[in-house]
Amino acid sequence: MTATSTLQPTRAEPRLTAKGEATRARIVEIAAELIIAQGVAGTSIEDVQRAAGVSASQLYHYFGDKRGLVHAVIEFQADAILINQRLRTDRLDSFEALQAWRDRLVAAQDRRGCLGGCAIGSLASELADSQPDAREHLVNAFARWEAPISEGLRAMRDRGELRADADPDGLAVALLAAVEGGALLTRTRRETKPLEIALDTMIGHIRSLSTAAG
Amino acid sequence: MTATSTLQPTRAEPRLTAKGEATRARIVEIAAELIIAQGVAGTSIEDVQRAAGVSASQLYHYFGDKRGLVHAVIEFQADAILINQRLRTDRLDSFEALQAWRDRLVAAQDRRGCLGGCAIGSLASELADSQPDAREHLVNAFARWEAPISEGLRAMRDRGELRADADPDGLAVALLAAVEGGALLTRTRRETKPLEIALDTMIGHIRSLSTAAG
DNA sequence: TCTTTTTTGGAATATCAACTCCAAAAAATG
DNA sequence: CATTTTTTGGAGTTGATATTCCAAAAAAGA
Repeated sequence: MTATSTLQPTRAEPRLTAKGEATRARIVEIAAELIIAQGVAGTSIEDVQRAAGVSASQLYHYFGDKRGLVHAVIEFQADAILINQRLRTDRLDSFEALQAWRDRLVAAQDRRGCLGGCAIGSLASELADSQPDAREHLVNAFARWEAPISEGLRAMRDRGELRADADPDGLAVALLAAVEGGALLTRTRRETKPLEIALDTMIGHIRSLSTAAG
Repeated sequence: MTATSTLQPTRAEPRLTAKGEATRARIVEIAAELIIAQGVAGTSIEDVQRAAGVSASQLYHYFGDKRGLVHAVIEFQADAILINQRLRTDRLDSFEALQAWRDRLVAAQDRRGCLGGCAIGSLASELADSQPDAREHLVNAFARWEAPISEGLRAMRDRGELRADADPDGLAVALLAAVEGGALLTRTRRETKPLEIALDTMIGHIRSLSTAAG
């Protein structure tokens, strides 16, 4: 249960059997793939039907409407980010950890051929202005992403590895912005360099706040 | 003539009279407004028709098809950015100039109620993967934006205000990423804070490369 | 086993949006 | 002034797409 504040399940769904749960999960996963490749507007319900091998009534049964499906995809991608970046298992509380995290981000873009950008960022760009409820989910997704970054930096500061005047929350926001902006430039230019530069510059900045020999 | 490399006018347009030029310009301007508010997919040709007070045949006469209109909007926004940020008139070659530039960026978001994000960034997010020719225009737009930033920083370095090992090109990319990522977070959260933090952090980093007392 | 609920199929609808086409007005050109 | 080119109007076509609806199969529950 990750719900906070005003976020609620789209509607009181009837309870699902194991089979229903599996179908629903498969639809979300496949919809997420299509949407990261083509955007929300570029992905029709029929596209999802075909790719997932389900009928229209199944989609509307499990998600109510397209917006409901998109909300499920946002949650799915928010979880996927935390998992892929190991933010649920590893702590981001050393320069080695930051470097490993940076390498994973770059490698992920490279694997995708620099396509798609950041899943949450792309959804935010497409939906934030026009879909208020999607925006809430996205704000929440960014917050859940930012928290472990901020916590790791705070741990470093509290341990005395970063100067006392270093601001973990601010640095976390700036790091997130570097990821998003870097991913966008990388997506546009189809090369990982911009993301690498954005991340290396920000991490370099954090290094410059180190208390160790510099 | 800003065209470089493989960029060409969408088609050999028949020459326009002054009246035609004016109509075309008005359509582009209004389409740009609609598209920044609703995205490309969310803006129909009919929306543009109504808002600009023109007929369908005029749109297709001046732009060929929707893609042609979008290309014109990309160019328009690329120019608008350089003009609004004064990058054609002022040089970004001092900390005061950087600070003024940062303030203008934040004020612009504030004026828009944090809606729309960065015009070029939003277009890039929507089009970069699926429209190869739009992507070329967008790469070009980013490059034209990056150049004066990079030049300003280089001037500072060459003047000895930045350390000799400061990398103007890299810092320009990182700054651009901060703008894009910060604007995206600001757009999602509907407050200017994230953009402010992203920019202040990056500019702070550049300040830390200053040769002046610090 | 009987009943209720959940899951699935697939056709039908209705709206919307990009684009085409035929002409006519207006302007430029010679 | 005659003619060619540009500009504008607006209806019509075509295709796509979100959504609904009526049932039937399958599973769960009692």
